[in-house]
Amino acid sequence: MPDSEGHPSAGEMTLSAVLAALADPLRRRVVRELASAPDGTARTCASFALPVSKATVTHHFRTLREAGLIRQVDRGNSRMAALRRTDIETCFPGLLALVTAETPAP
Amino acid sequence: MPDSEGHPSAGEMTLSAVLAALADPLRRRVVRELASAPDGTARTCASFALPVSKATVTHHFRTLREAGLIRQVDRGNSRMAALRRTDIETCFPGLLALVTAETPAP
DNA sequence: GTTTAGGTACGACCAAATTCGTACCTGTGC
DNA sequence: GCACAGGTACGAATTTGGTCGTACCTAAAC
Repeated sequence: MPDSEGHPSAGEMTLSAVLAALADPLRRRVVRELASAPDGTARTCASFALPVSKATVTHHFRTLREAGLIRQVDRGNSRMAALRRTDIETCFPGLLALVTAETPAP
Repeated sequence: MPDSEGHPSAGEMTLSAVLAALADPLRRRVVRELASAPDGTARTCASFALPVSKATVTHHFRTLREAGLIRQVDRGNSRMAALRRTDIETCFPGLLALVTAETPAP
């Protein structure tokens, strides 16, 4: 069962949820940017400047969080999102490399 | 541009289409069974005994074909489906291993 | 206290995906 | 010829997913 903030444990991640989350280009872009940054990097949702409304940004980050790809922690008035790199690599080795290798263009 | 039967070339495969195709458990089951079989194995759609109607089976195989994951060739009165193993490994190395490693249970 | 910025919650909308039934086509086998 | 099995095409119903506007909350800054 996910914790009070909606984070599944590493063992609760499912390939279905992870692949569905990564099927969206915007969410893949978030994961790619986090994966390309130094490990442990935490950024606010707004810092990604996604070309959608605030409500839609929240939706995408919830999808990523509930799939187990990111961890969101309260930090004052904002919430920092960090990639769950080791959890992902443990459950689905090689997956992050596929996302990182994608040409971000379109 | 895909060929007359809807197969994209290796260079035309997109991560979006491939991940969306693999997000469905039934389609992942097809890919997993093909990936676990000897290379070059070709099977009919019906041989997978998916728990859905014939029309739905056709839909799922079209999704897999248009994503570039399988190749379907006419063989008399049926169509044999084969995994495009080398194309997939070239474009998205490690992806098949993730699907194969999944526990098929749920 | 007031304002402001970052996020969330809710309801709504529209497009796409999933499913099915039915009709149809094409070879194989009798 | 005829029946049959494997697939496809089409249309329809339902669900899901991405998007938005608005209202609201919290903490920092003033």
